[in-house]
Amino acid sequence: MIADDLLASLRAALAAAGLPEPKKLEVVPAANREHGDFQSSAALGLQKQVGEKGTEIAARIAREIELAPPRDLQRIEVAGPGFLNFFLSPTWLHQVLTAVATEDRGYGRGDTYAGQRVNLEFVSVNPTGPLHAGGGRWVAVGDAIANLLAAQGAVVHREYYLNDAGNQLATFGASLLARYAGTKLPEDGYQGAYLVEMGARLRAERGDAVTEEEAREWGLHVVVEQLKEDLGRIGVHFDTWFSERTLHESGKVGRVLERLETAGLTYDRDGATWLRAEDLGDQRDRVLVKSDGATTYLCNDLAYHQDKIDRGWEHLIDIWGADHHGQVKSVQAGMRALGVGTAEEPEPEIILGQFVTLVRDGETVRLSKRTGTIITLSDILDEVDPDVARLTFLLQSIDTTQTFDLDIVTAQSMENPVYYVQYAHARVSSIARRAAERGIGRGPLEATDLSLLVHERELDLLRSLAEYPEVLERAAVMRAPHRVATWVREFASRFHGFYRDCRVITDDAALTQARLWLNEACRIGLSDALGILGVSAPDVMERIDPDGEAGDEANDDPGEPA
RNA sequence: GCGCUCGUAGCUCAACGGAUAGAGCAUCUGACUACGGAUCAGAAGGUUGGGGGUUCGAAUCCCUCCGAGCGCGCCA
Repeated sequence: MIADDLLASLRAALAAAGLPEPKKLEVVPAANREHGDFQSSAALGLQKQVGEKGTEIAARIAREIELAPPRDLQRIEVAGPGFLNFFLSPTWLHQVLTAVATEDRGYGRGDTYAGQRVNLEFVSVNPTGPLHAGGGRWVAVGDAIANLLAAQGAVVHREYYLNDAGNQLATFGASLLARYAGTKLPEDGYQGAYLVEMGARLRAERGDAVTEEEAREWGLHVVVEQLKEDLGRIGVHFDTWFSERTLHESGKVGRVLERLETAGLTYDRDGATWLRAEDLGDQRDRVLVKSDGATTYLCNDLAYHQDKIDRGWEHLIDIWGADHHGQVKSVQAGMRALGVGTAEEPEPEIILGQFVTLVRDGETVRLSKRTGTIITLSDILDEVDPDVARLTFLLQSIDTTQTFDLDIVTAQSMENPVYYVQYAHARVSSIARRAAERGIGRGPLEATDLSLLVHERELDLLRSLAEYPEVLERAAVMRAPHRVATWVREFASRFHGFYRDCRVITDDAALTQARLWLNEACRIGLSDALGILGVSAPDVMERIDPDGEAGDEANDDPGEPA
């Protein structure tokens, strides 16, 4: 791409001017049109080392670049404290259009993780009740991150860790049986209303002689099926639902424990077996086997992560809620003890996401499976289509707590940017339909005079497209799908502006051809970005009625249930 | 008490250490005999929680104070 050419030119100019390279040498898109197309702060980084003012160093570099200008360079300017601003002819943007339209792998694809086998585990809520609304954030974010990694060449496996062993499930079983039998809930039992319904259903299906074990197994099955259905409604599919039980049954847990003991990384104290986690970066040592002989969650989790490695996954990524941040070091220390990962690049990589605060009627809704006040993801999906839910979760960085206002998201869905972006795509499709109806097809790209695209609206669209590959790469590297959401919103905005000011189908045949190709490039950009986010790109949207209420169906493809 | 994360416009949020901190919503002005107005153009709105420091340059990095969320179990 052109930025690489400019960087090469800059590097050559530094050498020619007898200047060293600054620590950070880069050419980036200019933030402001007045600063040209690309900018570099290379001269600023050399001031101390060279002992000259930034403007003087920049002038020396600019002189060398002018002697051997890279392609498409119109002029180079020194501005401010010593920025180098590159002004290019629009030709480079026309080449961007060609790249968008002809890239075989799909425009924007990179090879940052080419061939890397990545296991991405997300959601993984305990199978003791329905998926709550806030959990939708991990569903949407995890799926989008998987898409981003795949777009960089990774082989991505979506995995759900089913905690179908242990105390929580036992409590769940006991609670269900109590509801079934109409007896008092056990201490710390689950109070959720869904268990009352399940108890009644259990009686209807299995009669009145159900044991606690039968209740637990039946309940587990019902809950898991419900989880799969909810995930299907929002369009997320897991490649593997991994059962914790199988770890115990296969002896995996025992083998991992044995390896740690053999390596001398454990010790006994107070009748329990401890991992020397502190030596491996944890805050303190951790228990692996309790004095009653049962393994801890940590021990099981280590066996689980080892199993992923054994199944051939090179890189493990877990997405956890921020409430589990205290366990990050423990798991990573344990895996290092097993010889997986390093201090610099620990395994598994753990992405922490902040919580979602649900707001209804202006008040925070506390989420708790135990107290029974629960708003589930399927409750949300009963009111809005999956696209609205997904994009809402993907709009903001997972580093900050998200406020999910149910009144705004459900009742006033007009405020959700999903319609704005989808409408841009529907307009693109509409233009293509109109042109086809009039018998105006797109001719061969080679025969199209793209140099006719000089309107600022047209160039803005192409500039966005030029940046798209880097947006995808950065979003993938930073595990930050919201960057794609930010990009596509801006891109849609630029398209709406273009639509207003530049008519595509006109009497000017050559210009019509060029703009039809630009329209096609916009279709590719919009649909690809929406695809990464797991949001549909409709060709048609229902018209809004005059009262300003959105139609029930926002698109013709509301996400197919699995 | 210790640790992790966060604090940006009235509200919800953006911003690889870069130039004048940007969007949407809400508020106020304007624009349709249309390739679908769920649109567009414009105005107003900020001491980036306070205070120090690092540097050519800080919302971003460091220190400190204030405030918020979450963790600190032989629970899972």
